[in-house]
Amino acid sequence: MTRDSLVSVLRAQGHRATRPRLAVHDALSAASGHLTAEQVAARVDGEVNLATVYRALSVLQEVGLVHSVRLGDHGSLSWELTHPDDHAHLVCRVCGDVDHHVGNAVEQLKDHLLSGHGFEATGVELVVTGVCVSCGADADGAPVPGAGATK
Amino acid sequence: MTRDSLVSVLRAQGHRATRPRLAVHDALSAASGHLTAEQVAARVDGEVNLATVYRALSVLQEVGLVHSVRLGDHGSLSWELTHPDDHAHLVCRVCGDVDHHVGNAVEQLKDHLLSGHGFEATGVELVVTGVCVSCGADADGAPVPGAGATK
DNA sequence: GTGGCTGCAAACATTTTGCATAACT
DNA sequence: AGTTATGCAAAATGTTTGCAGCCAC
Repeated sequence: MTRDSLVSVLRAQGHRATRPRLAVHDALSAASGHLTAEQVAARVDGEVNLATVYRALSVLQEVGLVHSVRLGDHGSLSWELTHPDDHAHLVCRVCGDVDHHVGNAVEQLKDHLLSGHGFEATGVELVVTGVCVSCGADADGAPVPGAGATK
Repeated sequence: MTRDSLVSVLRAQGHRATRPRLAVHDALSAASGHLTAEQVAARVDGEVNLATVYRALSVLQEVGLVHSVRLGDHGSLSWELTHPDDHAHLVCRVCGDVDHHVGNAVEQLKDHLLSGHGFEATGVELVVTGVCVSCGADADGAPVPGAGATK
């Protein structure tokens, strides 16, 4: 998304294109992954207040540019740019890495729920905890030394 | 689960079968659905301190009798008795009801991730937000009057 | 009897909010 | 210029923890 279209999207929905909002969007864009509000604040170091980060994320979510998801057990929300495709989050409990699994599994599920059960799914939040390929290869069951991601 | 086996499970793993723990388990059992820690505390009115409810839920989770899930946007965890089957949570954003969808969708997903991507899924948290059958029938898109579940 | 458990209150972490000032349009 | 958004600090929320006394074992 270009800077211009970002500005347009905000204005089109009655919001102003302010420095904090653009900076927050930039941070998420650069991260190409998930960030908590605090991590976002850290990446725009000193330039945006944490409370403003929350408000900016809220506005960006309102206009559909970002969305939040709860990953793992730490009490904070993670945020990411909204993707065109639904996707699952694969959280490795060994190394802590979060992978995006883009596939048709979510689509299939939505279809199944609608046709089979009349439930019209709009938002699907799918968080899978497990062991990723590299960690599963290293040690089967035993955590990798020095990669404490579990709490 | 009988009272006796509940006591056994706790003792078998080195925990005591105390009044608060049994009461918390009872509350979840009677609710046959999800309760937040605060709701659990309310249902054992005056008998168990909220902090103890948290500790009891923690112990019950440790021994595998209950587990937690984040439903919707309210910031608190919901707890339920552990089911033998994986299941999706269908949250209706009109009436706020939470339905359990037990199916093989989750199993299929786990298989797919393991065989196709080498990701060994252990925990799957699937929360689907949408419009349930009854609400979808009443009004297509327009919320049912007086049933404010969205925020 | 002893060690784990409870209740209370206080700490903690995350997110939200009130208000004066600054910045976008 | 007019209003919306920001920064700061303080409040609100949900959860965890320290400690003295209690209860299950």
